[in-house]
Amino acid sequence: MLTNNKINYTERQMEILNSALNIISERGIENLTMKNIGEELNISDAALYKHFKRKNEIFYGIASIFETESNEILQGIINKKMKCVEKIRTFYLNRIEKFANNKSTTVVLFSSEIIDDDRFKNKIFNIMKIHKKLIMGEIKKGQRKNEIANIDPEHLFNIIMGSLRLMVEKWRLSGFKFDLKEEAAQMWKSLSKILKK
Amino acid sequence: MLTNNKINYTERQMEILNSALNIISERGIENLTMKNIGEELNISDAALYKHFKRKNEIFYGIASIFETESNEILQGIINKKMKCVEKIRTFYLNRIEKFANNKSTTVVLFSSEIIDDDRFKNKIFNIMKIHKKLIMGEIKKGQRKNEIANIDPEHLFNIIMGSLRLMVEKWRLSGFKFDLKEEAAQMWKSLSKILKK
DNA sequence: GTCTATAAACAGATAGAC
DNA sequence: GTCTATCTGTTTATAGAC
Repeated sequence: MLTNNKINYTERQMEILNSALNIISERGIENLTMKNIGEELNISDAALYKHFKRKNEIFYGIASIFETESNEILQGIINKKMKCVEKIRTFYLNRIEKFANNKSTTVVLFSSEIIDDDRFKNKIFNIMKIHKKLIMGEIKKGQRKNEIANIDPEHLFNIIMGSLRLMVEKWRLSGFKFDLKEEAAQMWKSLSKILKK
Repeated sequence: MLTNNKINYTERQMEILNSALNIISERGIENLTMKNIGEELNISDAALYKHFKRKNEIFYGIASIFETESNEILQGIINKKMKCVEKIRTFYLNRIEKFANNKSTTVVLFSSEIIDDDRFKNKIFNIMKIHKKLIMGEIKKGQRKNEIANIDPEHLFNIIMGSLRLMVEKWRLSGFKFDLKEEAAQMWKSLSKILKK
Protein backbone atom coordinates (compact mmCIF):
# COMPACT_ATOMS: atom_id res chain seq x y z
CA MET A 1 0.00 0.00 0.00
CA LEU A 2 2.77 2.42 0.80
CA THR A 3 4.15 2.62 -2.71
CA ASN A 4 7.42 4.17 -1.71
CA ASN A 5 9.06 4.09 -5.11
CA LYS A 6 11.45 6.56 -3.61
CA ILE A 7 13.51 8.64 -5.97
CA ASN A 8 16.91 9.58 -4.63
CA TYR A 9 17.42 13.18 -5.51
CA THR A 10 20.86 14.79 -5.53
CA GLU A 11 21.60 17.70 -3.22
CA ARG A 12 21.26 20.15 -6.11
CA GLN A 13 17.97 18.62 -7.14
CA MET A 14 16.63 19.06 -3.63
CA GLU A 15 17.76 22.69 -3.67
CA ILE A 16 15.87 23.19 -6.91
CA LEU A 17 12.72 21.53 -5.57
CA ASN A 18 12.78 23.63 -2.43
CA SER A 19 13.34 26.77 -4.48
CA ALA A 20 10.36 25.87 -6.62
CA LEU A 21 8.20 25.27 -3.54
CA ASN A 22 9.25 28.62 -2.09
CA ILE A 23 8.38 30.46 -5.27
CA ILE A 24 4.96 28.82 -5.58
CA SER A 25 4.25 29.48 -1.93
CA GLU A 26 5.44 33.08 -1.82
CA ARG A 27 4.85 34.40 -5.32
CA GLY A 28 2.29 32.04 -6.84
CA ILE A 29 2.42 29.43 -9.55
CA GLU A 30 2.58 31.93 -12.42
CA ASN A 31 5.94 33.09 -11.10
CA LEU A 32 7.38 29.60 -11.10
CA THR A 33 9.62 29.96 -14.14
CA MET A 34 12.94 28.32 -14.84
CA LYS A 35 14.50 31.78 -14.82
CA ASN A 36 13.13 32.57 -11.35
CA ILE A 37 14.26 29.25 -9.91
CA GLY A 38 17.71 29.86 -11.35
CA GLU A 39 17.85 33.35 -9.89
CA GLU A 40 17.11 32.04 -6.40
CA LEU A 41 20.03 29.64 -6.73
CA ASN A 42 22.28 32.08 -8.62
CA ILE A 43 22.55 29.90 -11.68
CA SER A 44 21.19 30.30 -15.21
CA ASP A 45 17.90 28.81 -16.30
CA ALA A 46 19.66 26.62 -18.84
CA ALA A 47 21.71 24.99 -16.07
CA LEU A 48 18.55 23.66 -14.47
CA TYR A 49 17.98 21.37 -17.42
CA LYS A 50 21.05 19.37 -16.41
CA HIS A 51 19.18 18.43 -13.22
CA PHE A 52 15.59 18.11 -14.45
CA LYS A 53 14.84 17.20 -18.02
CA ARG A 54 11.69 19.28 -18.12
CA LYS A 55 9.73 21.60 -15.90
CA ASN A 56 7.13 18.89 -15.34
CA GLU A 57 9.75 16.78 -13.57
CA ILE A 58 10.02 19.51 -10.96
CA PHE A 59 6.29 19.23 -10.26
CA TYR A 60 6.67 15.49 -9.91
CA GLY A 61 9.56 16.06 -7.52
CA ILE A 62 7.41 18.27 -5.31
CA ALA A 63 4.81 15.53 -5.15
CA SER A 64 7.57 13.10 -4.15
CA ILE A 65 8.65 15.32 -1.26
CA PHE A 66 5.04 15.38 -0.10
CA GLU A 67 4.82 11.61 -0.46
CA THR A 68 7.94 11.08 1.62
CA GLU A 69 6.57 13.31 4.40
CA SER A 70 3.24 11.49 4.24
CA ASN A 71 4.92 8.10 4.55
CA GLU A 72 6.91 9.28 7.57
CA ILE A 73 3.64 10.19 9.25
CA LEU A 74 2.00 6.90 8.37
CA GLN A 75 5.01 4.88 9.64
CA GLY A 76 4.39 6.40 13.06
CA ILE A 77 0.85 5.06 13.13
CA ILE A 78 0.47 1.86 11.14
CA ASN A 79 0.87 -1.33 13.21
CA LYS A 80 1.19 0.71 16.38
CA LYS A 81 -0.95 -0.28 19.31
CA MET A 82 -3.09 2.79 19.95
CA LYS A 83 -6.74 3.53 20.54
CA CYS A 84 -8.58 4.66 17.42
CA VAL A 85 -9.00 8.26 18.56
CA GLU A 86 -5.35 8.32 19.57
CA LYS A 87 -4.31 7.22 16.08
CA ILE A 88 -6.36 9.95 14.43
CA ARG A 89 -4.94 12.48 16.89
CA THR A 90 -1.38 11.39 16.12
CA PHE A 91 -2.01 11.67 12.40
CA TYR A 92 -3.61 15.10 12.84
CA LEU A 93 -0.85 16.60 14.95
CA ASN A 94 2.00 15.02 12.95
CA ARG A 95 0.51 16.35 9.72
CA ILE A 96 0.40 19.80 11.32
CA GLU A 97 3.99 19.47 12.52
CA LYS A 98 5.21 18.69 8.99
CA PHE A 99 3.49 21.81 7.71
CA ALA A 100 4.92 23.90 10.55
CA ASN A 101 8.44 22.65 9.81
CA ASN A 102 8.18 23.22 6.07
CA LYS A 103 5.84 26.13 5.46
CA SER A 104 6.04 26.01 1.69
CA THR A 105 4.55 22.53 1.55
CA THR A 106 1.23 24.00 2.70
CA VAL A 107 0.54 25.00 -0.90
CA VAL A 108 0.35 21.33 -1.80
CA LEU A 109 -3.00 21.19 0.01
CA PHE A 110 -4.43 23.32 -2.77
CA SER A 111 -2.10 22.17 -5.49
CA SER A 112 -4.62 20.15 -7.46
CA GLU A 113 -6.24 23.50 -8.15
CA ILE A 114 -2.92 25.19 -8.83
CA ILE A 115 -0.66 22.77 -10.66
CA ASP A 116 -1.97 21.42 -13.95
CA ASP A 117 0.10 18.29 -14.47
CA ASP A 118 -1.48 14.86 -14.58
CA ARG A 119 1.36 12.84 -13.05
CA PHE A 120 1.59 15.36 -10.22
CA LYS A 121 -2.15 15.42 -9.60
CA ASN A 122 -2.38 11.63 -9.57
CA LYS A 123 0.36 11.27 -6.99
CA ILE A 124 -1.17 13.86 -4.66
CA PHE A 125 -4.63 12.41 -5.19
CA ASN A 126 -3.41 8.95 -4.20
CA ILE A 127 -1.76 10.25 -1.03
CA MET A 128 -5.00 11.98 -0.04
CA LYS A 129 -6.87 8.74 -0.73
CA ILE A 130 -4.54 6.79 1.57
CA HIS A 131 -5.05 9.36 4.32
CA LYS A 132 -8.80 9.15 3.89
CA LYS A 133 -8.79 5.36 4.02
CA LEU A 134 -6.71 5.38 7.20
CA ILE A 135 -8.84 7.92 9.04
CA MET A 136 -12.16 6.46 8.00
CA GLY A 137 -10.95 3.00 8.96
CA GLU A 138 -10.10 4.18 12.44
CA ILE A 139 -13.41 6.03 12.76
CA LYS A 140 -15.34 2.88 11.86
CA LYS A 141 -13.29 0.77 14.26
CA GLY A 142 -13.87 3.32 17.00
CA GLN A 143 -17.60 3.29 16.38
CA ARG A 144 -17.76 -0.51 16.64
CA LYS A 145 -15.94 -0.30 19.96
CA ASN A 146 -18.30 2.51 21.01
CA GLU A 147 -15.37 4.89 21.46
CA ILE A 148 -16.53 7.27 18.74
CA ALA A 149 -19.90 8.99 18.35
CA ASN A 150 -22.39 7.49 15.96
CA ILE A 151 -22.10 10.00 13.14
CA ASP A 152 -21.59 9.15 9.44
CA PRO A 153 -17.83 8.37 9.16
CA GLU A 154 -17.57 10.33 5.92
CA HIS A 155 -19.01 13.37 7.67
CA LEU A 156 -16.56 13.02 10.52
CA PHE A 157 -13.76 12.79 7.97
CA ASN A 158 -15.00 15.99 6.29
CA ILE A 159 -15.02 17.69 9.66
CA ILE A 160 -11.54 16.57 10.71
CA MET A 161 -9.71 17.18 7.44
CA GLY A 162 -11.83 20.14 6.39
CA SER A 163 -11.10 22.03 9.58
CA LEU A 164 -7.40 21.10 9.39
CA ARG A 165 -7.17 22.46 5.87
CA LEU A 166 -9.06 25.64 6.65
CA MET A 167 -6.79 26.29 9.63
CA VAL A 168 -3.66 25.73 7.56
CA GLU A 169 -4.98 27.99 4.80
CA LYS A 170 -5.71 30.72 7.34
CA TRP A 171 -2.15 30.31 8.60
CA ARG A 172 -0.77 30.65 5.08
CA LEU A 173 -2.85 33.71 4.25
CA SER A 174 -1.84 35.34 7.55
CA GLY A 175 1.79 35.07 6.48
CA PHE A 176 2.43 32.31 9.03
CA LYS A 177 1.90 34.79 11.82
CA PHE A 178 0.34 32.62 14.52
CA ASP A 179 1.58 29.44 16.17
CA LEU A 180 0.04 26.72 14.02
CA LYS A 181 1.00 23.89 16.36
CA GLU A 182 -0.57 25.58 19.36
CA GLU A 183 -3.73 26.46 17.42
CA ALA A 184 -3.99 22.89 16.14
CA ALA A 185 -3.60 21.48 19.64
CA GLN A 186 -6.55 23.58 20.78
CA MET A 187 -8.55 22.64 17.70
CA TRP A 188 -7.92 18.99 18.41
CA LYS A 189 -9.41 19.33 21.89
CA SER A 190 -12.68 20.49 20.33
CA LEU A 191 -12.54 17.76 17.72
CA SER A 192 -11.99 15.05 20.31
CA LYS A 193 -15.00 16.31 22.30
CA ILE A 194 -17.06 15.90 19.14
CA LEU A 195 -15.60 12.51 18.25
CA LYS A 196 -16.20 11.08 21.68
CA LYS A 197 -19.70 12.55 21.77
CA MET B 1 -21.58 46.59 5.90
CA LEU B 2 -22.83 45.17 2.61
CA THR B 3 -20.66 47.31 0.36
CA ASN B 4 -22.70 46.65 -2.72
CA ASN B 5 -20.88 49.04 -5.02
CA LYS B 6 -22.53 47.06 -7.78
CA ILE B 7 -21.03 47.35 -11.22
CA ASN B 8 -23.55 47.00 -14.02
CA TYR B 9 -21.94 44.83 -16.62
CA THR B 10 -23.18 44.69 -20.20
CA GLU B 11 -24.47 41.44 -21.61
CA ARG B 12 -21.22 40.94 -23.52
CA GLN B 13 -19.18 41.61 -20.40
CA MET B 14 -21.15 38.96 -18.52
CA GLU B 15 -20.53 36.50 -21.34
CA ILE B 16 -16.83 37.21 -21.09
CA LEU B 17 -16.81 36.78 -17.30
CA ASN B 18 -18.66 33.48 -17.52
CA SER B 19 -16.32 32.28 -20.25
CA ALA B 20 -13.37 33.15 -18.05
CA LEU B 21 -14.89 31.30 -15.09
CA ASN B 22 -15.51 28.24 -17.26
CA ILE B 23 -11.94 28.19 -18.50
CA ILE B 24 -10.45 28.54 -15.02
CA SER B 25 -12.76 25.86 -13.71
CA GLU B 26 -12.32 23.36 -16.53
CA ARG B 27 -8.82 23.97 -17.82
CA GLY B 28 -7.03 25.80 -15.02
CA ILE B 29 -5.79 29.32 -14.56
CA GLU B 30 -2.80 28.92 -16.88
CA ASN B 31 -5.21 28.39 -19.75
CA LEU B 32 -7.06 31.61 -19.03
CA THR B 33 -5.70 33.67 -21.92
CA MET B 34 -7.40 36.39 -23.89
CA LYS B 35 -7.11 34.16 -26.93
CA ASN B 36 -8.92 31.27 -25.23
CA ILE B 37 -11.69 33.48 -23.93
CA GLY B 38 -12.14 34.89 -27.42
CA GLU B 39 -12.27 31.42 -28.95
CA GLU B 40 -15.08 30.37 -26.61
CA LEU B 41 -17.09 33.39 -27.76
CA ASN B 42 -15.97 33.17 -31.39
CA ILE B 43 -14.39 36.59 -31.38
CA SER B 44 -10.76 37.67 -31.57
CA ASP B 45 -8.65 38.35 -28.50
CA ALA B 46 -8.23 41.97 -29.51
CA ALA B 47 -12.00 42.49 -29.45
CA LEU B 48 -12.06 41.67 -25.74
CA TYR B 49 -10.15 44.84 -24.97
CA LYS B 50 -13.18 46.90 -26.06
CA HIS B 51 -15.04 45.33 -23.09
CA PHE B 52 -12.33 45.07 -20.45
CA LYS B 53 -9.40 47.44 -20.47
CA ARG B 54 -7.01 44.82 -19.11
CA LYS B 55 -7.04 41.18 -18.09
CA ASN B 56 -7.00 42.19 -14.43
CA GLU B 57 -10.43 43.76 -14.84
CA ILE B 58 -11.77 40.33 -15.72
CA PHE B 59 -10.48 38.97 -12.41
CA TYR B 60 -12.15 41.83 -10.62
CA GLY B 61 -15.37 41.07 -12.49
CA ILE B 62 -15.29 37.47 -11.29
CA ALA B 63 -14.95 38.68 -7.73
CA SER B 64 -17.94 40.95 -8.33
CA ILE B 65 -20.09 38.05 -9.49
CA PHE B 66 -19.11 36.20 -6.32
CA GLU B 67 -19.94 39.27 -4.25
CA THR B 68 -23.38 39.58 -5.81
CA GLU B 69 -24.13 35.92 -5.06
CA SER B 70 -22.88 36.34 -1.53
CA ASN B 71 -25.09 39.37 -0.97
CA GLU B 72 -28.13 37.50 -2.24
CA ILE B 73 -27.47 34.84 0.38
CA LEU B 74 -26.98 37.37 3.14
CA GLN B 75 -30.20 39.23 2.22
CA GLY B 76 -32.08 36.03 2.94
CA ILE B 77 -30.76 35.90 6.48
CA ILE B 78 -30.03 39.33 7.90
CA ASN B 79 -32.89 40.86 9.86
CA LYS B 80 -34.92 37.69 9.49
CA LYS B 81 -36.46 36.19 12.58
CA MET B 82 -34.86 32.78 12.86
CA LYS B 83 -33.19 30.73 15.54
CA CYS B 84 -29.39 30.90 15.46
CA VAL B 85 -28.93 27.34 14.23
CA GLU B 86 -31.59 27.94 11.61
CA LYS B 87 -29.73 30.99 10.31
CA ILE B 88 -26.48 29.07 9.99
CA ARG B 89 -28.34 26.23 8.26
CA THR B 90 -29.93 28.64 5.80
CA PHE B 91 -26.57 30.19 5.01
CA TYR B 92 -24.98 26.77 4.59
CA LEU B 93 -27.61 25.35 2.25
CA ASN B 94 -28.00 28.57 0.25
CA ARG B 95 -24.26 28.77 -0.26
CA ILE B 96 -24.36 25.18 -1.53
CA GLU B 97 -27.26 25.96 -3.83
CA LYS B 98 -25.36 28.83 -5.45
CA PHE B 99 -22.45 26.50 -6.14
CA ALA B 100 -24.77 23.83 -7.52
CA ASN B 101 -26.42 26.33 -9.87
CA ASN B 102 -23.13 27.80 -11.10
CA LYS B 103 -20.49 25.08 -10.97
CA SER B 104 -17.66 27.25 -12.21
CA THR B 105 -17.90 29.56 -9.22
CA THR B 106 -16.61 26.72 -7.02
CA VAL B 107 -13.09 27.62 -8.09
CA VAL B 108 -13.44 30.92 -6.28
CA LEU B 109 -13.19 29.00 -2.99
CA PHE B 110 -9.57 28.34 -3.82
CA SER B 111 -8.97 31.42 -5.88
CA SER B 112 -6.77 33.24 -3.41
CA GLU B 113 -4.29 30.45 -4.12
CA ILE B 114 -4.92 30.57 -7.86
CA ILE B 115 -5.41 34.17 -8.90
CA ASP B 116 -2.57 36.53 -8.16
CA ASP B 117 -4.24 39.92 -8.28
CA ASP B 118 -4.44 42.16 -5.24
CA ARG B 119 -7.77 43.85 -5.97
CA PHE B 120 -9.32 40.45 -6.63
CA LYS B 121 -7.87 38.87 -3.50
CA ASN B 122 -8.98 41.75 -1.30
CA LYS B 123 -12.56 41.56 -2.51
CA ILE B 124 -12.78 37.80 -1.97
CA PHE B 125 -11.04 38.09 1.39
CA ASN B 126 -13.58 40.67 2.55
CA ILE B 127 -16.52 38.51 1.51
CA MET B 128 -15.06 35.58 3.47
CA LYS B 129 -14.60 37.89 6.46
CA ILE B 130 -18.25 38.95 6.35
CA HIS B 131 -19.34 35.30 6.21
CA LYS B 132 -17.12 34.48 9.17
CA LYS B 133 -18.46 37.39 11.21
CA LEU B 134 -22.04 36.37 10.50
CA ILE B 135 -21.58 32.71 11.39
CA MET B 136 -19.49 33.33 14.49
CA GLY B 137 -22.00 35.94 15.65
CA GLU B 138 -24.82 33.42 15.40
CA ILE B 139 -22.77 30.75 17.15
CA LYS B 140 -22.07 33.06 20.07
CA LYS B 141 -25.71 34.10 20.30
CA GLY B 142 -26.75 30.46 20.23
CA GLN B 143 -24.34 29.61 23.02
CA ARG B 144 -25.67 32.40 25.22
CA LYS B 145 -29.19 31.06 24.68
CA ASN B 146 -27.90 27.55 25.39
CA GLU B 147 -29.00 26.38 21.94
CA ILE B 148 -25.47 25.59 20.76
CA ALA B 149 -22.87 23.37 22.39
CA ASN B 150 -20.19 25.02 24.46
CA ILE B 151 -17.28 24.64 22.03
CA ASP B 152 -14.89 27.42 20.95
CA PRO B 153 -16.87 29.40 18.32
CA GLU B 154 -13.81 29.67 16.08
CA HIS B 155 -13.46 25.89 16.14
CA LEU B 156 -17.11 25.44 15.24
CA PHE B 157 -16.61 27.88 12.38
CA ASN B 158 -13.62 25.87 11.15
CA ILE B 159 -15.73 22.74 11.28
CA ILE B 160 -18.72 24.19 9.44
CA MET B 161 -16.88 26.04 6.69
CA GLY B 162 -13.99 23.58 6.48
CA SER B 163 -16.29 20.65 5.86
CA LEU B 164 -18.36 22.66 3.37
CA ARG B 165 -15.26 23.55 1.39
CA LEU B 166 -13.88 20.02 1.45
CA MET B 167 -17.19 18.67 0.22
CA VAL B 168 -17.36 21.22 -2.59
CA GLU B 169 -13.77 20.48 -3.59
CA LYS B 170 -14.52 16.75 -3.69
CA TRP B 171 -17.50 17.55 -5.91
CA ARG B 172 -15.33 19.61 -8.25
CA LEU B 173 -12.60 16.97 -8.50
CA SER B 174 -15.20 14.25 -9.14
CA GLY B 175 -16.33 16.20 -12.20
CA PHE B 176 -19.58 17.24 -10.47
CA LYS B 177 -20.71 13.63 -10.54
CA PHE B 178 -22.72 13.41 -7.33
CA ASP B 179 -25.70 15.42 -6.12
CA LEU B 180 -24.09 18.20 -4.10
CA LYS B 181 -27.35 19.49 -2.66
CA GLU B 182 -28.37 16.05 -1.40
CA GLU B 183 -24.90 15.38 0.05
CA ALA B 184 -24.91 18.78 1.76
CA ALA B 185 -28.34 18.16 3.25
CA GLN B 186 -27.01 14.94 4.81
CA MET B 187 -23.85 16.68 5.97
CA TRP B 188 -25.91 19.37 7.63
CA LYS B 189 -27.79 16.76 9.68
CA SER B 190 -24.48 15.63 11.17
CA LEU B 191 -23.37 19.20 11.73
CA SER B 192 -26.57 20.10 13.52
CA LYS B 193 -26.17 17.09 15.83
CA ILE B 194 -22.75 18.43 16.72
CA LEU B 195 -23.88 22.03 17.10
CA LYS B 196 -26.77 21.12 19.37
CA LYS B 197 -24.59 18.73 21.34
C1' DG C 1 -17.62 46.03 -31.83
C1' DT C 2 -15.12 43.35 -34.59
C1' DC C 3 -11.23 42.48 -37.43
C1' DT C 4 -5.96 42.00 -38.99
C1' DA C 5 -1.39 43.23 -38.08
C1' DT C 6 2.06 43.96 -35.10
C1' DA C 7 4.93 45.19 -31.11
C1' DA C 8 7.39 43.95 -26.85
C1' DA C 9 8.15 40.80 -23.35
C1' DC C 10 8.77 36.41 -21.80
C1' DA C 11 8.14 31.37 -21.65
C1' DG C 12 10.31 26.46 -22.19
C1' DA C 13 13.84 24.21 -24.22
C1' DT C 14 18.33 22.99 -26.95
C1' DA C 15 23.29 23.47 -28.77
C1' DG C 16 27.72 23.88 -27.92
C1' DA C 17 31.86 26.08 -25.51
C1' DC C 18 34.39 25.85 -21.12
C1' DG D 1 27.59 21.68 -14.14
C1' DT D 2 27.59 26.03 -15.62
C1' DC D 3 27.59 29.45 -19.08
C1' DT D 4 25.99 32.32 -23.46
C1' DA D 5 23.41 32.34 -27.50
C1' DT D 6 19.56 31.13 -29.80
C1' DC D 7 15.13 28.99 -31.44
C1' DT D 8 10.18 28.73 -31.26
C1' DG D 9 6.03 29.72 -29.58
C1' DT D 10 2.83 32.41 -26.70
C1' DT D 11 1.25 36.26 -24.01
C1' DT D 12 -0.68 40.92 -23.10
C1' DA D 13 -1.73 44.87 -25.30
C1' DT D 14 -2.14 48.63 -29.01
C1' DA D 15 -3.09 50.79 -33.72
C1' DG D 16 -5.93 51.47 -37.22
C1' DA D 17 -9.24 49.83 -40.95
C1' DC D 18 -14.14 48.53 -41.54
